[in-house]
Amino acid sequence: MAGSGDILRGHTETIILRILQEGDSYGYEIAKDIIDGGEGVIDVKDATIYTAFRRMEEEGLLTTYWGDGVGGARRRYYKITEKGKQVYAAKLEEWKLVSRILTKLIVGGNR
Amino acid sequence: MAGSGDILRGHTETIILRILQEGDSYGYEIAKDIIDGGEGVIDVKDATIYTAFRRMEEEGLLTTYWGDGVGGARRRYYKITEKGKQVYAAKLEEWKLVSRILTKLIVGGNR
DNA sequence: TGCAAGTACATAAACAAATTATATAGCTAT
DNA sequence: ATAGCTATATAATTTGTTTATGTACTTGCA
Repeated sequence: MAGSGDILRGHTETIILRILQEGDSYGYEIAKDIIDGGEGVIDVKDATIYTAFRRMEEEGLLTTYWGDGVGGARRRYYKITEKGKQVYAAKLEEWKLVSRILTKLIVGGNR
Repeated sequence: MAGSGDILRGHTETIILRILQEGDSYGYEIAKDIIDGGEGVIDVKDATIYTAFRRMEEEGLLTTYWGDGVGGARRRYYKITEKGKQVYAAKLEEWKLVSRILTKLIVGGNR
């Protein structure tokens, strides 16, 4: 997909947190999950995921550990923290509110 | 509101086009319309509106003319073009699609 | 008369999150 | 061997926003 950058922007962290809340995962898999769920409309680059991981680790939203690299390339797994769960809950509520307001502003009421 | 930048990002042009589709308007008024509709959640800075106008004029989405500056500060009005109307229609459809997919990705189906 | 507050436009510089480009490296199938 | 998939990583670039700053006119009040 051609540059869906602004579509995802701001939501990447929220989506990563949602996925990690369902179980530990790693970069490559998370990227695929998002692309699969994106129905051909949303695309994420690896670099987006990995730079988001760095940010989120610094913010204390997740911790990381290396998987046992038997049979295949090494994988770095990520685990959501308590703070990460709280941030996710807050961002979920924010999305519900914001998507309603944006719909109103984009669709318009009158005429 | 503290930095709602990423909330609006990518949608500013669409919202401006929606407002102009309902009638010619000018920067200050459009900013107020968005803030009023934003229910305290969304904030836009003047600079955002004016830089968007420049972009959109270059892209041929709108044309501009000076209002008669009688009694008050001069106003530069903007008028949506045919191309602008087409772009709005496309962005509206995109929003309907994208908001549904984002909701799915953020809320999560399982568990 | 002076001054604050509101209206109105404009642009340069800084910022932040995404993309592009590039690099490394192991496994599998042809 | 070599193409393709898996898997991680980072520097540089792009883009739309905010911050900061400036101009200028009008209204109301003290």
